Amino acid sequence: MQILDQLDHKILAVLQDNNMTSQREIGDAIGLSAPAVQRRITRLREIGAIKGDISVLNPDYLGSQITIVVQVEMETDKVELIAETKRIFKNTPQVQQCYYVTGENDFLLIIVVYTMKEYEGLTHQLFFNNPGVKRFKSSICMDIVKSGLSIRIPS
Amino acid sequence: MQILDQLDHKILAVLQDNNMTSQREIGDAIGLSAPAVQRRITRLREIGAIKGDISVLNPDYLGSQITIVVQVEMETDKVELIAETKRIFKNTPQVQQCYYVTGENDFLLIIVVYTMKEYEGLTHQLFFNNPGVKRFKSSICMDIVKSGLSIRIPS
DNA sequence: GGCTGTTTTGCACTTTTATTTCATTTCCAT
DNA sequence: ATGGAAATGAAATAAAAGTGCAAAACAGCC
Repeated sequence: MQILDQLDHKILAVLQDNNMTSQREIGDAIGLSAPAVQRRITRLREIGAIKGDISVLNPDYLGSQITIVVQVEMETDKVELIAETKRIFKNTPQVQQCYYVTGENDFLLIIVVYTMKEYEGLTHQLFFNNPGVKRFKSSICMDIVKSGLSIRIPS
Repeated sequence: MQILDQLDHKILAVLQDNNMTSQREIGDAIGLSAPAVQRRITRLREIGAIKGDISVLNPDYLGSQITIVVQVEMETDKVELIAETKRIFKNTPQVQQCYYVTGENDFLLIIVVYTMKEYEGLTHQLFFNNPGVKRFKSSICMDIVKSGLSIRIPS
């Protein structure tokens, strides 16, 4: 894992906000030529500093979804069990995000479904069918106040 | 808010996975010409079905951060208080995500900081300084098992 | 059923952006 | 200072996005 310099950081800061910004525009902003910016971006992708490039959709246009925050407590902390559970959560499309955390609860999931029936099915698939799951607690999201993946970039 | 057809859905499904996909490639995949795809994408942006276009960064390249899941319980549910609290959470860069939820806790926050000292400062700024906050519970994230904003698109 | 206005499309073309090439510069390490 | 590696900018090429326009598809209406 290589070290990134200030220019890389500035480029990343721009791209994590808007990756349609042209190389020329970025270059003007940070004092580099467009090709220099392009080579740095290529490198940032190659080394994996940029994991991907996506459009962020407005869920309102895709029918009404229900966002649910789920806290999952496991019976034990056996490595193999945790690893398998992670694998299952990761491969479930409705699971938008999954955090393995300290404290009473072991997992925190952000789940997005279209109907409560769909969610009920999911709970069987993800929790009731997993003997390692001791209990889970669901909270319905009334408002997604803030949503994103941006991280503050040290300058 | 207009209705989207199957072709729009397919375009959105591609873009939320990789928005660098060329219009020609999308067109080939769904049976449209590149210009037709371009016009649809333009429209999807205009109406706000596409909220933005971003690069997803790998945090590992930006120094070691700490991801913390925070559950916040409020004293009361006064509209004005909740609204102001939402505003504060939304405008704090370290707050990556904020959900207003049902149940015992009112807010769920995903917070990303670089040091525990930074987090301690944040807790004062966000919680101790807010008389509406009754209590908050922090869980340290040991593993970001899955992270993203994708939603399943009905086909 | 056929007509008409509207919308969407594909093709050809223009413009913009990304990418490559290459000579020059910068930056270290010696 | 000096040689070598890495990064840069200018110029040229390649690729993609965006535009104009005529044709096709479609919906509503007589």
